[in-house]
Amino acid sequence: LFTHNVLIHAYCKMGMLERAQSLLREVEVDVVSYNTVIWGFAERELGDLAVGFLSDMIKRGVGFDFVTVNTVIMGLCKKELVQKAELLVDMLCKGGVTLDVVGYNTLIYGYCKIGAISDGVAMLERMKREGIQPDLISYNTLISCFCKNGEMDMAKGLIDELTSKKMELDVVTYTNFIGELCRKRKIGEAFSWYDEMVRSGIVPDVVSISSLIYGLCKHGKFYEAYELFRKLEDMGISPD
RNA sequence: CAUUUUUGGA
Repeated sequence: LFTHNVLIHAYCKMGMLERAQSLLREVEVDVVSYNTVIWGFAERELGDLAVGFLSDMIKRGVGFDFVTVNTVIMGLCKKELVQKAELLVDMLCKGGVTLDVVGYNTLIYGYCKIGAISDGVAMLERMKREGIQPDLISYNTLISCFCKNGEMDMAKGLIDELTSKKMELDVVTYTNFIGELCRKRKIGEAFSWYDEMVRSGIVPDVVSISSLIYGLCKHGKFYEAYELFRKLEDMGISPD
């Protein structure tokens, strides 16, 4: 079983979904086998075709779990079908199935992806109501969306909310701001966010530094960009 | 470092 799942996973990673599916039919499987194939569909932007696996699983006596539901939701969200995902969730809800924090985060991502931030924020409120505590990813997802929209004040508002909840920001939180400021060629501000990040003890990674390099290049500061690139190695980060 | 889900750059 374990071996077959490894194989299914490999097929899915290579996009050989029909192979993965035939294995699924032919061998003994469990919930992980199905989750893996559903994930494979989601990765290839075929998430809408994966919804049916839920009923297949039930027919076959394989119970689905949070990961299954979350992965199906992700597949739909990637295709900008978050509304469809919500309908599915509502249906499951009537059957007594609830979402976990990842599921809610995925829906938030789905709304952000179609540019419906207010629905994303509403989802954040809804999860609180349902007793699921939002985590840093919930907030980072919304912050990313606000930043890309140029609504930095809204994004900062969420930072305040995080702070008031005594939740720690991470490198992703900061990189959302750094990245957006770099896109807008506001290099100075980008570096001040970077400095604040380092001051609070967060170690920069390849994405945060690459954002800054991008920003410097966009600003025509090629020499400084190159200098920063050299510093990557000193910081023990390998360029990707 | 042997299997599955959510957030940041290009």
